[in-house]
Amino acid sequence: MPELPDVEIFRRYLNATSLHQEIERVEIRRSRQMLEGVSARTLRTRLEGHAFDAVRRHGKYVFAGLDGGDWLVLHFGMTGYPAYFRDIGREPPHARLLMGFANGFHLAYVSQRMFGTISMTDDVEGFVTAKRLGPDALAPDLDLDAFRGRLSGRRATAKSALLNQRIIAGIGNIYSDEILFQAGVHPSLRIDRLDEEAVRRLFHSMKRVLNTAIEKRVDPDRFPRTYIAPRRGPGGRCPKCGRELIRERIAGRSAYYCPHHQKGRRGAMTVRDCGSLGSQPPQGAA
DNA sequence: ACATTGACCTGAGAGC
DNA sequence: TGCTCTCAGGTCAATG
Repeated sequence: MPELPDVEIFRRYLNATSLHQEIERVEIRRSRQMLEGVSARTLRTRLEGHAFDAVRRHGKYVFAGLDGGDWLVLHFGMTGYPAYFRDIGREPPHARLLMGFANGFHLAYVSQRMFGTISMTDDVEGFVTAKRLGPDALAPDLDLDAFRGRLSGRRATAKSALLNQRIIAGIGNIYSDEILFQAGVHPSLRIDRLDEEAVRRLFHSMKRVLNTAIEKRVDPDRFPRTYIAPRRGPGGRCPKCGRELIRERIAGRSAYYCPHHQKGRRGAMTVRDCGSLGSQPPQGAA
């Protein structure tokens, strides 16, 4: 669940709540599963007595910078989120890392299904390189040319290329479906069979969908009416033509798509019957 | 080198 | 009611 837009909201949340407060106490649970490349003991000593002073994000990872130069690295798996609260009795269930600040507040890293990981690094770029992550999907220097370059030579389906964090970092199952729908690209079309125009639509849909989701605070109820994300699930219908969405296992995941607006499987496609696809104006004031 | 599949983990819900 | 099965989904090791 936490994909780039969710993690960006987490980053802003941490930035607004957890900076410049001394960390007095640290509690780590289920460290065997949760910690990656750092011992519970080391993690505790590097956090205690220090304070966060910056929060960065790359793809689905958050990096919380400490005044000593270390970075706490959080990956949220599919059920993770940060929680900042005062009353210790309000601690959410499944908190795996609990920090107590000098101001009496607490910050928990919550992960019910424990697919997430907690680690430390002294070099964010080095961490990203070691994980072999591609550029962040919203990085300004990931322009159309760079995007095309990342995809070139790939034979994977469009769906699995978008999901591949080594090609581009940040896109997960929900937003890959949304990007493909807005671009009018069938999820199981091969990347190397897309024409120039389809690649261009994919690129612009990627940027627009992710930025829109952040702007709408990842609340599907506030997404534009033309989005399929809120319609995933049994009986979901295409917001543009009313046809029932198809659910199909592609790239090992459940893909939802509209059989009318996302045709394909045979070479490159055009969508001249969907003039407004992938080009709706920015919605909402504010 | 690249692409695909299954395991990891927990809880909810379906079916019997 | 209680059991088993399936599903959710990000990532990585194993396999093709």
